[in-house]
Amino acid sequence: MEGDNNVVMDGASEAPVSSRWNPTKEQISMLESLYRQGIRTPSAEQIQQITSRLRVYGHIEGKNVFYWFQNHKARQRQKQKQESMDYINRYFHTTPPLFPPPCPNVLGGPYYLPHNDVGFYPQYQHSKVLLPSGIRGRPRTEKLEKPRALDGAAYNSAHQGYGILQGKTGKPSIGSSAENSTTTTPSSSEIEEGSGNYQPFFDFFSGQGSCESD
Amino acid sequence: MEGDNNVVMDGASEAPVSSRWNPTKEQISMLESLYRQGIRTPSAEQIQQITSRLRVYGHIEGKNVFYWFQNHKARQRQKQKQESMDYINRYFHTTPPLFPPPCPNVLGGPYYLPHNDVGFYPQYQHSKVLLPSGIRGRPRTEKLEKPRALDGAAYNSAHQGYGILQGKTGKPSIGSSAENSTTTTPSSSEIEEGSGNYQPFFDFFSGQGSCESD
DNA sequence: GCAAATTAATGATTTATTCAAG
DNA sequence: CTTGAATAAATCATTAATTTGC
Repeated sequence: MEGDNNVVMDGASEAPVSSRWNPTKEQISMLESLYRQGIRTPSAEQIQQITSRLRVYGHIEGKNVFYWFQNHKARQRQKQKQESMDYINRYFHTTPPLFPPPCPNVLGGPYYLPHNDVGFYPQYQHSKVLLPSGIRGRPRTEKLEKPRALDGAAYNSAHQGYGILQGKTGKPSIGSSAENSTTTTPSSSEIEEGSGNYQPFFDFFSGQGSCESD
Repeated sequence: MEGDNNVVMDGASEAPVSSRWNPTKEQISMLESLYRQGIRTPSAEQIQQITSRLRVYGHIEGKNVFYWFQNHKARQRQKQKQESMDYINRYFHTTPPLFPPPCPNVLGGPYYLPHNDVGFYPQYQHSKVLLPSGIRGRPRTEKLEKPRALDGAAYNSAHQGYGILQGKTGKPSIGSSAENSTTTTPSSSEIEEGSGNYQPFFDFFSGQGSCESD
């Protein structure tokens, strides 16, 4: 806690004299704009200028700008990494003898949340998995056009390479459609439970109750 | 129990079988359950499994599941955002007569964002900021460039050695040759004249904003 | 009670970003 | 600088709720 926080609670209300910078909407907009302009690590000069400009909208210091860019960049990267991993899972674990580790492990199981009942704060798993730089060896799928009657353009394009979607004809003969058979959790009968309400724990994929089922 | 009629009334009638999926209560319940479990962007395999499971309750395709998660996630986020803003407005509805924006911007929302650094990820304001022709302060090649010295160490050393970030006490004498001069071809494609929603338009590095009081 | 008109939800499309690679 | 992949945001469009009048 830097005691040197002269927070100018602009306005008048009893703003909680926060010890840390509270960017205003305008400031964020501008910073994001700059980021989009390609700025990643602004030079000292740039930081100064940015700070000066942004100060018009509220208290701000150079370090705030500096940190903002650092954090923003880092987060974008993390996000990207996470997505990459997601991609890998999609691509490889087509044969998951063992799905996700039995415990809150990031490796392989990005679909678990630390806390259930979450409607807010889409936190990220923040996996520490290091993946090669080029996981995204895209199979180079031709970009086909979609006039206006696509069965899910996004979905289609998103999973095109995997042959998941057939959409049309309602005949999802997706390659190895080996799911409806039994897949997992065959022993339980929670699924059919949905006669009305009560949706307990729907574990489609892993027949394990995990290590911390609450 | 509402009679969840499937759209599968096809056969003899020319009934325009619903053009879009109409989920049953069971399906929705299960999807929500899965969402609560943390599933946000199911993999292709998961989609297939889910689809298969849910098909016993009515017609459904993979794309429906895919879309459902996309929409649900997006709308949950919207809700969350809205509530946050609402909360903020409630507590900071004062009108800060300070720092009147030099430019006619129409930012009338709240003045503060929660932005709790952690847990919250940068909500893309999508600020459509308009800028002049390519002012790329720096090409997207940060990997190769490491010009100034604001990086190596944390802000600490940075502001210590250069005093740029100091803000008040800092002395803008860094003069690090900002190689940002790599102003490449002006790609004015994305730049579009915004009407109404006009942002301060700040180009720090060219000279000064059009509406700068500097 | 039913049906047309209006409104609210929400499924489906399109568009705009991001980062990475060539 | 361009292309590719993959969302997420924004938007469009259609269905279900509901309101209203008979």
